[in-house]
Amino acid sequence: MVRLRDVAARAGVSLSVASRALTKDAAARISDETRARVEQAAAELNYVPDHRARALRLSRSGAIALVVPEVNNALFAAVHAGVHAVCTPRQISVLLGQIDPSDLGQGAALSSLIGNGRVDGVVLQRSEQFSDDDVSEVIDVDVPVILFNSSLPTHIGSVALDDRAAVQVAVEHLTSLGHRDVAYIGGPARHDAAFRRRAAFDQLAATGGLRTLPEWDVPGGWDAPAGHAAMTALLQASTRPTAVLVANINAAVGVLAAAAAQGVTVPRDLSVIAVHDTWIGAYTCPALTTVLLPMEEAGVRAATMLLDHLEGGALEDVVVAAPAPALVLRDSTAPPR
Amino acid sequence: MVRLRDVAARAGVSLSVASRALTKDAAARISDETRARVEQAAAELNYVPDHRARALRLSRSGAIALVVPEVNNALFAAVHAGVHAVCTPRQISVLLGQIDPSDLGQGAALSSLIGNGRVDGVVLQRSEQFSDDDVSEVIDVDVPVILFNSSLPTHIGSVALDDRAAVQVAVEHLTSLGHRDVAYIGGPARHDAAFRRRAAFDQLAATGGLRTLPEWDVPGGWDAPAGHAAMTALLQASTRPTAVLVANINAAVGVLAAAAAQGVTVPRDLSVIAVHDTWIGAYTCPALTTVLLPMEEAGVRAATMLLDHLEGGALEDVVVAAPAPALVLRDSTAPPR
DNA sequence: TGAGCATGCACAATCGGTTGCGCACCGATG
DNA sequence: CATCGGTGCGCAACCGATTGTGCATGCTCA
Repeated sequence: MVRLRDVAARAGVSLSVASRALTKDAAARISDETRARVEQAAAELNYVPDHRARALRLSRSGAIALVVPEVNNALFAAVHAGVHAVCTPRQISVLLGQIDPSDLGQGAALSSLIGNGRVDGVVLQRSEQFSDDDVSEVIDVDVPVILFNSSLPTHIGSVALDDRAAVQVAVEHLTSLGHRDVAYIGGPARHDAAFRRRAAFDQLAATGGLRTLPEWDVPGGWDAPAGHAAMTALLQASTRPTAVLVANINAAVGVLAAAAAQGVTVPRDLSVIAVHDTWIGAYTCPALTTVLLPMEEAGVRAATMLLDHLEGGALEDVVVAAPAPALVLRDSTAPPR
Repeated sequence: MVRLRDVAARAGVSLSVASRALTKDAAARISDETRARVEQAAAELNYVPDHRARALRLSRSGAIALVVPEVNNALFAAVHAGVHAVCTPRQISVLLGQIDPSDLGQGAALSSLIGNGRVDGVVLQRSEQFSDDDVSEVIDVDVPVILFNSSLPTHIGSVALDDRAAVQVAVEHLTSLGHRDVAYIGGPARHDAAFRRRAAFDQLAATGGLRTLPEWDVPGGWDAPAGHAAMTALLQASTRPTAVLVANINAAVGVLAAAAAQGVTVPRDLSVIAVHDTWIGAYTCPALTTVLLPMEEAGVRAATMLLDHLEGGALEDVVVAAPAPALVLRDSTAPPR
């Protein structure tokens, strides 16, 4: 490994001059000629500063952690893409973290993963399985944490999606098709994005004159098995809705499977629309009508805020409203019979 | 932040004794009483060693990189799970990397991401878009690289799946159902796992007396759009096969969609079986019959080999044969009409 | 009683960069 | 001619941990 010392020797200068020249320290008084000589020496030797040494000296590791409940999720990919896009040009690495619920309780769940200066900050997507207290425990580290699509009392620094707008797009699509009997299959009870969507639906249903029966109120979830179970339960209702709004596309995949299993033809017998859009939406049968949320942009916002904060910027709670949630019209919705 | 110095002071010993006591250096001559005192002090102060300093001193960063072509893939999740399972108990962090083809050529694609001692090693899943030369360029770093499910001439250190066995399971399932006219939709031409599967199919088809028409030989790929395109092309054939073996489940999702779009009913008109199994297989319509490969175990093997190698172990090229590829019987295969 | 040895601990170098400060040299000014 | 300010650069102290080596002390044995 070629060290700064080698560069300095080749350029015929001291370590300090070499360092200042290479870090482009404008305040340093170094002649242009010397600067050039150092840079050339560095180039010739193909010098790359040692991250470890720099990290130690600067108390900066040059990496952030992206912690998500499950990697196995197309939505995660979009968030990661956004974070990645911000970090790469800034020469920041992204550490991937996953917190298993089983890790909780023994204190320092995140801490063992990212503690001790391994990363400079964290973007944390809250798992549905974690309570407020769990999250509080997890984020008890000495680096800034941005909560992604999840909030926490007293915590500042979060990026959320415009859940209400997303639900509104879906509801308006259904009502414009003529639906009045709309069931809602939400996310996990504890998750606050799920809560926001639920609240938005309830309110929009009320003001929009939708009919929502108590028996349509079935427990939901974010994944396909949860959607399957919810739909199976929903189809037991004595009166069936003409449309179902599913809070998550992965759950909607399960919803479609359950409908097919029960002999319900979508969209003839039932319209299905889901929040979030991933590649799978185009390949279900029928292809899913969805609401596309700006996940990648949200990832960009989260990473940007975090990195800027490390440079002295302020933390805030933002809602990513642009681009606005957009209807992706496919084949799972139609006017009621 | 509490430093080793603080622990030493509290325990009333020097830095060196504190260090040796906490690292449980058996060779060091330290009285049991002193050891206990140091450990208690560390516990009271809630001391955690600084990763940066330790990394500098030991020339070890305590992290490895997991580089994959695309995070947006359920298969990746399984690999990650395996790697994660190995690394977590060893207190190793996993850095997530993604190499865009656009990064190539400017030298140091990986190097900027993981170079300079940021990680101690790399598990690299080769992208289909990279040539041998591209990969060679990418892995030109000064840390060990384990190639995952991809090989490279002259490179030692890889973990591959038993592609032949997987294809064999699929072929035997189809033949046992009575199929003779079987088309194969493979992966990208350059990818060597794709090559192995293709070769296995060709050989098994020949020995098994399968009929394979040249017009069934359509370009494939790993993802749903590729599968969709391949199936659409295949259905143009003057003679149609009675079954299709798809080299990847994601592609098979596209295959099913294309079949449905063309009015082909699976499995009545056509059986479809895919290599790899993910959650989506249970939710397509019809649910996909697949061959489950030990992806997580492969991730475990890769990470284990890498970490052991850092301790002096040897690198080798292994094929993960156990658990053996297993048929996951669902609804997309049936006897030919 | 003194040599010899094991024990228990501390000193100081080291990893590779960054940075506050001081030193030497220059031309300019009074 | 002495002083002053600016310029260009190097010395050395860090960051926090690990580790080779050396120095006491206390014991045993001749």
